[in-house]
Amino acid sequence: MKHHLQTLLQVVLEDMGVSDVVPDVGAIEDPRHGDYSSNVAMKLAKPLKKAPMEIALQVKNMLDEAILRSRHRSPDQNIIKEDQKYAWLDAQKSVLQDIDKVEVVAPGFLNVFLTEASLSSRVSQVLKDGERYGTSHTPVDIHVGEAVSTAKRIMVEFAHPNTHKAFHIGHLRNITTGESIVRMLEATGHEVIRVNYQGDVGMHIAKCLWAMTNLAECDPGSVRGKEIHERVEFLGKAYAAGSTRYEADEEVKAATGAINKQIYAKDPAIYPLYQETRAWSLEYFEGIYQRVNTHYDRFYFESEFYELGKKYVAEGVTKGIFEKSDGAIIFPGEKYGLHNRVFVTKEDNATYEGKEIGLGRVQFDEYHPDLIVHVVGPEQVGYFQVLFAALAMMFPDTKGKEYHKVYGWVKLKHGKMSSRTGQVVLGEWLLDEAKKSVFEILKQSKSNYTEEDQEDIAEKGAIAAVKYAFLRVSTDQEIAFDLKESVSFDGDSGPYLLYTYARSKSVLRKAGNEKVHIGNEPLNAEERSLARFISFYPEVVSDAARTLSPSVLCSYLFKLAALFNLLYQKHPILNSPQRLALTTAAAQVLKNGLSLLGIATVERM
RNA sequence: GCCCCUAUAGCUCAAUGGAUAGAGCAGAUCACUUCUAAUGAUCCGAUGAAGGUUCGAUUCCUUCUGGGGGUACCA
Repeated sequence: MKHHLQTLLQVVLEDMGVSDVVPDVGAIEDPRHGDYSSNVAMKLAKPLKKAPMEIALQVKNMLDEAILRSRHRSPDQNIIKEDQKYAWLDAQKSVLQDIDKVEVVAPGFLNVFLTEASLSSRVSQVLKDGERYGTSHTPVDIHVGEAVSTAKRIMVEFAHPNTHKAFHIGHLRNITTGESIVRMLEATGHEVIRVNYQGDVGMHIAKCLWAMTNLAECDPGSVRGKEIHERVEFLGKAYAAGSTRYEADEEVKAATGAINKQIYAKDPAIYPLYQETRAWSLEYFEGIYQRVNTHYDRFYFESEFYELGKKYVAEGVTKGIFEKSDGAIIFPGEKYGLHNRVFVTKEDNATYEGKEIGLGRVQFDEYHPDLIVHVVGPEQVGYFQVLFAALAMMFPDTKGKEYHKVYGWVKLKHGKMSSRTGQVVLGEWLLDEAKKSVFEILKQSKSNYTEEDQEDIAEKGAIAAVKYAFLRVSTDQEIAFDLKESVSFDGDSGPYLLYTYARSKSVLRKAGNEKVHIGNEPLNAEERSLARFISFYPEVVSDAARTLSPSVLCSYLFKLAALFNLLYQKHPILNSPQRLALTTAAAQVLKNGLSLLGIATVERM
């Protein structure tokens, strides 16, 4: 609808002698200001040297006239052909018929009110399209920072936990965000490749292995054969212990460096232990991916790109892209307004950035993406600027196709989280706490649930609570984590949306074979509000995908649920074909939208 | 030192340069013999400071203050 109105306004403006203007048109929250609004008159005030109100009124008059003509046209009354002025009217007929009225409001807003018939037909469309409602086949353009990408095939790289380290709530936010972005892109006509780049080599792992081989309390033999989560918790502790000693003791530092070398060299003295413990981490991660309903097309590992990275960087030196400096090989970012970074150390180890030169090449060779979105924290903004610049010089085909999507840290409300010191909130711990809370609520409920139902509701409710708590905040915003709030079940929360969905399904079950239909009957205020909001959904999905912003979708779904709950509160739904149709449509949109957030619904709760 | 991000109600968060700055939580009050009260309704309450650009600024620019991050051999 938005697009149609845009075109219509464009045509009208051209008729007024204004071309090359794409008018802004937006869906309006407050129904008193209409369903769609444009500020084009105010934008044009200066170039046209006219008062905004005057322009707006002129546009309104033309639209009114056109609407009138589009209504009263009959076959024998060939007004349109006679009147050159309205030659464009035929093409715009269907939009014009959807418009009830146009209002002009100071200081120059053009507010468009849609007819109830058009809203009703959109609700019917939801019933017809079902799960497909809101999806599209032609890819929307993606905002990548200041630029706009027309990419069709997009690689989304997310999660990237490191082996031998704790999987904390920050990783959970990363996965949740990445998963939702993937789903939104798929829904808007993109081909998506899901990848996960995991750090399985480097100093952090050497620290962990140093602890396991040097500290009695970090003896891996003590956890062999135990549950996977216990083994992984053990690794986290060993890493923290190794890290602390590393910083305090020069000898430990040297020994850890030596272990690092041994791992890269696959030295049999340490390699079997490395492989064994690496496998623990990976097994554990796989369990989490399944639990939060994520999967990947390709897992990349840092260990794959150690040699390759070094090779490309060495080539880069001969091309003059990289330089030797103090024994290391650096990319001289300072020449390009960035900062210098070491790609290969003087010990001849590829650093994170060195390896990623190899990764970049392989990613483009394997999948030929038009765009790679790296979902990574804000501390790496400068790092990626340098990396992308180096990549673009090494491999010009990657230029403009790399994007760092910043996701904000999850900080503790009290204190700072750090896997180095071992002060972390584990991802699974959070999910389990949330699940316990749901069980508590189920216990107090009057309804009788089978044990299977309870398990299903608790698990899905927990995932919904945690995921929604992360997604409702703008992706790049930091989150001050508080357990109580993140597993909240009231108000603007995942369970609220799940509850609303379950409630609507409950009504629909009770309705049984009752007639579900929306036609030309007048809509009351609550019905109209809900109908118009349902009709906004496809545009919201498109906007959320365009800006890679799940939070946009969250706000929408919350508002939609609130509108449905209000309707539910004020008017009986059973026995009203119209309200049953609205309920069916609202439920469908909730389900579709939650699915794009990576949240599964339950039929009862 | 230099660079980047950030500051909205008691707390946690919204707001493509637009209309009376929206929610949730917390607090006060009200509504379940009625389709699920994990709900709904009402009240209370906010743009860090000072300038500037604009018809219009939470949004853009400048300075200041507070918080976070980065800044060569970690990832």
